[in-house]
Amino acid sequence: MEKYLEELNEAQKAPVLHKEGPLMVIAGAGSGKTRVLTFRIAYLMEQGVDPFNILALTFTNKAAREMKKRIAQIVGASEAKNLWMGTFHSIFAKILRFEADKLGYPSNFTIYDTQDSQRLIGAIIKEMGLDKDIYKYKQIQNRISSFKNSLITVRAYYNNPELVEADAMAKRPRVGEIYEAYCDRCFKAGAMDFDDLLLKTNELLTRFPEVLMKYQERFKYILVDEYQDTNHSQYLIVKALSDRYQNICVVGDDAQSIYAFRGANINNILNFQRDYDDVKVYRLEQNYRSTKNIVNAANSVIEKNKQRLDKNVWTANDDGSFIKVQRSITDAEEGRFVASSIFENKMQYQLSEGDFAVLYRTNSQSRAIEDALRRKDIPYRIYGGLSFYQRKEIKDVLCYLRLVLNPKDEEALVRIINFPTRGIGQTTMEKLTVAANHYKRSVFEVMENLDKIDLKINTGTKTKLDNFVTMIKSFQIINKESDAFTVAEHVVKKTGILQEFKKDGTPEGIARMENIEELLNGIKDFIEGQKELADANGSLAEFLEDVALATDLDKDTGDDDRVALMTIHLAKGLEFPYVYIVGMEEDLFPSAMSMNTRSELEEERRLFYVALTRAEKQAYLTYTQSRYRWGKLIDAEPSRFIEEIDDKYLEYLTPPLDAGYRYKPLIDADIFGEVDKSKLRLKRPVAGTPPSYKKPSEEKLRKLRKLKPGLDQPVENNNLFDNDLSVGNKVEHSRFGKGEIIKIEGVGNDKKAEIKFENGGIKKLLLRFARLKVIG
DNA sequence: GGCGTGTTGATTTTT
DNA sequence: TCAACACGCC
Repeated sequence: MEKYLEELNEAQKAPVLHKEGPLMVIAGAGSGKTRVLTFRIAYLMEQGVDPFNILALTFTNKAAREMKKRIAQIVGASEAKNLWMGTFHSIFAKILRFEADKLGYPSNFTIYDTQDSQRLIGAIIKEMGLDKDIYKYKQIQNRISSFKNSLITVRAYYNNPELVEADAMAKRPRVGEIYEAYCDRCFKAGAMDFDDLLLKTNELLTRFPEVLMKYQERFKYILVDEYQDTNHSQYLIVKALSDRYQNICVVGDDAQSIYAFRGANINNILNFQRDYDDVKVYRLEQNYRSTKNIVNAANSVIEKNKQRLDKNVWTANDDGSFIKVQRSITDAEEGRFVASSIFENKMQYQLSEGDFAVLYRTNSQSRAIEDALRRKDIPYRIYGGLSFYQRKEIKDVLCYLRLVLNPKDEEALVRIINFPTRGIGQTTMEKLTVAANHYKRSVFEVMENLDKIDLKINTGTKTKLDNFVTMIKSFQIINKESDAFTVAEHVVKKTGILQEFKKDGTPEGIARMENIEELLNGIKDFIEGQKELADANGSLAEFLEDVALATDLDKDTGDDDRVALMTIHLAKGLEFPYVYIVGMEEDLFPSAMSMNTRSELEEERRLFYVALTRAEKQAYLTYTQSRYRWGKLIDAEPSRFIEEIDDKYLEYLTPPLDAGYRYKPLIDADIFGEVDKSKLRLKRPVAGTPPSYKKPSEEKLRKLRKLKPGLDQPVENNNLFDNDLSVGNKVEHSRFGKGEIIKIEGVGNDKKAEIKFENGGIKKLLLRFARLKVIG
């Protein structure tokens, strides 16, 4: 241990050696926060604290796994095994299963994902006969989620005139009823949603003092990572559990709080010193990750935020190179720039794909980047977005498995009762649901007792329902004596899911079959992994729990040498030598939805801070002049965040659009390969108001003019104006208005279109200059 | 009750 | 742009 401690600097060592009582570690980006946490846990164990008494809460399962591995290396695997380490959700799901009966839940309760919740809420809205344009199920789900995160139960909601009033004002007076129905239905289905895992834990700890006492005694030492991203519900859990021994250690960085939209409360960290007595505060301010340029640039941005703790992040690393700023005409071109830049850097500096990350604000941006990387044969991996487990066919199989474990699971039932089709349609389901609500039972229970109730269902349908029930029950028998893989294999065979996709014969159908195969293999791997654990046996229950709480980030593909594509949110806690932050445009980043209040904008700025500080050596910021959004080409302006960085840290690879000048080379590099420098030139103004932009400093401009050929030379093309137009397309011209293409001639730069405009005229236009907008 | 076509809405982030 | 859902026909 002693020699491990030598790996730490003085600032890091202090919190590791801190004895009893509350402590807070304010850790700047890249300052070795994970190390401190790891070493502190190891040190506690060295000092004789039983790992059984330690609870460590992390943000992702992956972080927990890695930390645990590291601790095992220090203190030995057998000791580390008994540590409780994981996300809030996974740890408390475990506890809730153990204590479920106290709350009236079965211990095998289902965990509803967001999709399940939304679907259920949508169904309730429909059943209540409400206008779906006013009661948007996603909005309602969001609202209910935020209630739960703030511990506002249905009763608390009704007791709070402000909330009730707010919904009435929003012309949605029946939100409370929906909330109530939703909770009822979840309870009846033996299901908890994500927020329930925390809410019900709070309920458990408040209503049952003896249970609280038990876990207070058990978790004598509590450590919370990423404390700035905890919500009120999590805050209360931590507060309750640590109340007895006060051995609470929270680690975080207020500058990296990026989950307020999800209920995270930055005040938890800002007020920690008020919440606990005699808090010792430690600061980690030395950044080991990034170059001076990156650290200072990031500081210069975050300084613009009003609400923050004092902290001075610095680094002893090299200056490094400037942050590079690149402008493109379209998102497709942005993608090409990123792809060729990655390729060039990789070749020039002998790097591998794993050294690069492309970060974006929204998942939908990944597509243009993907296309470009694929064209250049650069291996990449997309994180997040639609996860494997959310794919249609996978979720179908999972729903069968969920039903095996918990037949009351209504969402699972609704999803698969008629897939593959077995003649049980909507009408029948409506009858069953009405009966279930009436008898306050689950739909499955109604199905089991069809002969006892008269539902006016014809005998043919009854037989079908019977067969379904029998099938699920046969799966349950198998589940009693076998592991998850055997059950899943059986389900896939017996339900005919595979045949269903096989017979469709399309490439998608085949891909779906392969995905199901992959799922089965995944289950097999999972079981192997579980066998190594002390308290696991590879059961279906374990697998489903793992799936419900796993993130895309958690999945180990074993093949990590790929360019990483992910949202900035997902990138928190990670680091890469080369980072491309794409889509640096107003309304996209900062997002248009987050510019209403100062605090929302500050969160966006923190998000940008997180993005920038992921980079070790080099950061790129790219933005486009126009981008496809909702299938339409939208004009874009550079993000204010670019302006907020002190100019001395930036290098503009392309001149920003400036009063009157637009840089528009005439050569399309993709068609002609090499770019002929002599033909690149600045073009005269194009009509329209140029976006406002702060000029780069004189020094920067000089640098720009001296740009050497190669990667850093802007490679632009006119593809926006020269795209695949064909006869019949409807187009819009800025001066002539709308029209239809009636003829196309010429190639490349000489491509012309003859267009019949609505106002009567027929014009022949050179596409290169026409700036046509395709509208149909 | 099944199947096909048309319409609509989504894109802010996720445990 | 694409996917999910609703509606209408068989």
